[in-house]
Amino acid sequence: MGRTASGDPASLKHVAALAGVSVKTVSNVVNGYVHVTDTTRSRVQRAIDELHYRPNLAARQLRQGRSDVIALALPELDLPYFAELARSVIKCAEEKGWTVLIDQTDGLVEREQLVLDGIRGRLIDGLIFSPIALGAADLERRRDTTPLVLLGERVFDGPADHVAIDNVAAARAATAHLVGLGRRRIAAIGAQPLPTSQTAHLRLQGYQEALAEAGLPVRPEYVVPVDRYHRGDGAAAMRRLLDLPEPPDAVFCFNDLMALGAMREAYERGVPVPHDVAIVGWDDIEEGRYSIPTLTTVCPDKQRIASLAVDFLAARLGDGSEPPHEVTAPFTLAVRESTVGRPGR
Amino acid sequence: MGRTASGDPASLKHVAALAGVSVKTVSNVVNGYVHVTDTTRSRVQRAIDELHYRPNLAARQLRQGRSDVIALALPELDLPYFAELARSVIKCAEEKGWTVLIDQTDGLVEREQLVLDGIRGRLIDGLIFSPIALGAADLERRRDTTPLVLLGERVFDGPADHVAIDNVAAARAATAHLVGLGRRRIAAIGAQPLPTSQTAHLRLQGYQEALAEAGLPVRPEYVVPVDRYHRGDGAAAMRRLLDLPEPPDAVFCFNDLMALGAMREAYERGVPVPHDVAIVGWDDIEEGRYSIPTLTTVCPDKQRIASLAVDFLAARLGDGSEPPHEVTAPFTLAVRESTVGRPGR
DNA sequence: GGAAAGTTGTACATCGTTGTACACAGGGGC
DNA sequence: GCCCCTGTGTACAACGATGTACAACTTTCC
Repeated sequence: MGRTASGDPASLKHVAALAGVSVKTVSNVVNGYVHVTDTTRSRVQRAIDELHYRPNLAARQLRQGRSDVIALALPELDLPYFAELARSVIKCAEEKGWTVLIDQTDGLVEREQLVLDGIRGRLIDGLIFSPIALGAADLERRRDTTPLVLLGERVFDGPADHVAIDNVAAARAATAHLVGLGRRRIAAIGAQPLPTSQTAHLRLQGYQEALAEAGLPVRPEYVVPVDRYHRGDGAAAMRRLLDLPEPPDAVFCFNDLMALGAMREAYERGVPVPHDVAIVGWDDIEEGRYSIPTLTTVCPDKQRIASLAVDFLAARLGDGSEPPHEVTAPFTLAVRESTVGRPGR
Repeated sequence: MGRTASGDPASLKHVAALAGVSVKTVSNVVNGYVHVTDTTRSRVQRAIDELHYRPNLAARQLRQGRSDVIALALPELDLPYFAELARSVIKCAEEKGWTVLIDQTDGLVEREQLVLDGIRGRLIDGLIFSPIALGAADLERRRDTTPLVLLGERVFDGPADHVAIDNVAAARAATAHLVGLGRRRIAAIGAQPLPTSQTAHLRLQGYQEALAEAGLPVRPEYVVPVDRYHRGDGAAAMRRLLDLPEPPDAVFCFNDLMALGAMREAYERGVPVPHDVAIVGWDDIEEGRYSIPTLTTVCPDKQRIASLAVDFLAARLGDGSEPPHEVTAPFTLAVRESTVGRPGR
């Protein structure tokens, strides 16, 4: 930062004094206002360069009511899905001239509530929020009026714009894929007892629907609940499944990390994947393309989700009066080695 | 956000009017100033609650010259090492009451230069920066005076605080581990031709030193350069190594992602790890603890790095006059299956 | 020649908050 | 009764940028 003789960073005032013009004229130059003679403009520009002037964004924000900063609230940055999503959001936001501030909630109710209550004051212009613990009711109670876009779960009739994928359909597709391979004892890892956990609930529903369609029973011991969606949880769940008197011949994991944990557990038990047990994940994180074996997975279109979210926010900043949008981003199923083995072998 | 009848968010002025006191008194209540009678305080508090007043952080920042926001500039958020590091930094910053804003540079010179030049104006109080492309010379040229802490590489005599690990020693330890296992044809993946790439340079140096200590030759065809440090780069490099007339019996990869890519490539070639080729990585990302086989790796103490960086920044905010610190965070070597196989099997 | 229109720059108020200076009350000590 | 203290609250200026109003000057056109 440039500094004046006194040692403080330069402000418009200092530049104006040095250039011998008014503060407003410097402001006009900085903002590219057209009615400034070239001689004045270059004189001001020289002063700006000399002092290394940078506008004070806080002052500008105070005056204009905008900060061009948005917040992205996520459970955990080191869950690859969210890291990849964050990357896309930052990229999209940048194209709009926005900076992204990250809020890590750890999926805790109280922290998510803080985010929703506008913990950031008017520091941010908008919020993209991927809730884990909060449900529709909490959102209804929200009083903060910062524009909000929700990601991930499907909160029906929510009070905010919403980008999600069709969890039920995708879960059904994943399970149907296993059925199509001839698997009959299909387990699911990732159920969550909390009623607020929409995601788990919907994926479970899709799983059950696919089983029903295939005329297969839903065996309660094949539905394994977990606390979180980490590798360790997947491994622990897999352990329980393999300990059953009649272990499953396929497992549908509600995210890739758990699937990778489950694969590792199978490996340690000497249970070959996919021969004895096929495994499907969800998220299409890059890790699953290099794992051994590579991971069959539900692929949400992360870039599309990010760009939709950012675009919604942009629209909301322009005009807050529209009714909330509810959009479903596309998904595909990437079939890889963990269900079909290595082709040509 | 609370709103007044006019529809705007409430400010101190609105609260003051409603409570029948001066603006400053409301400010005093908000900031917990002690000399306020209980009756006044509760009257103000009622007004605050009624209007759902939230302080305007931009105004506060303008007045106080602090924003309690710091920036963390990283190459890519979806490189797990950086995601895990970011998580730790956010956690440490939070304990100090700071919010973290993420800047993604993609390792591009121009973007790193922008970060260094203070692209954020005075929006941030400090910057934690992990440069890839910039070297010591660029840092010397810096004119922005926002407190800065550097991460990752070792820029000798830099003008800023610096947290690094001893790259040479760690690389030597990793290579020596392979030597100790009886490997004699040890390759390295991750060299980078650019002179600015300190990290690659130092790790290569450690590798060479360890080979020299063991009386082994440094074979140029065993040192594979890469563009980036992603899985795909590791896989491509491994392909080249396995195509050699005399392929290596061990590979030291300069990060875990490349090691995982290399393992995948070995698997596709039918080359068993670690029997025919042992693999070592660097970063200790969680993925390597669940991969098949699990990955032997250099473990930088990420939490310590994060807390050191944040503490340095805190000290720098308090007093900018101290000379720059240069600290080396500890590392360990986690020996796992990719070099020693599965114990008890 | 003079009025109208356009150009270029200035002065001032303002955004919401907080630091400084001070006013005013009540209480205690002489 | 006087002074001084402490406690409580107020008025005002300031942080740095920008929108508004307008002054000074030029150009254009009848």
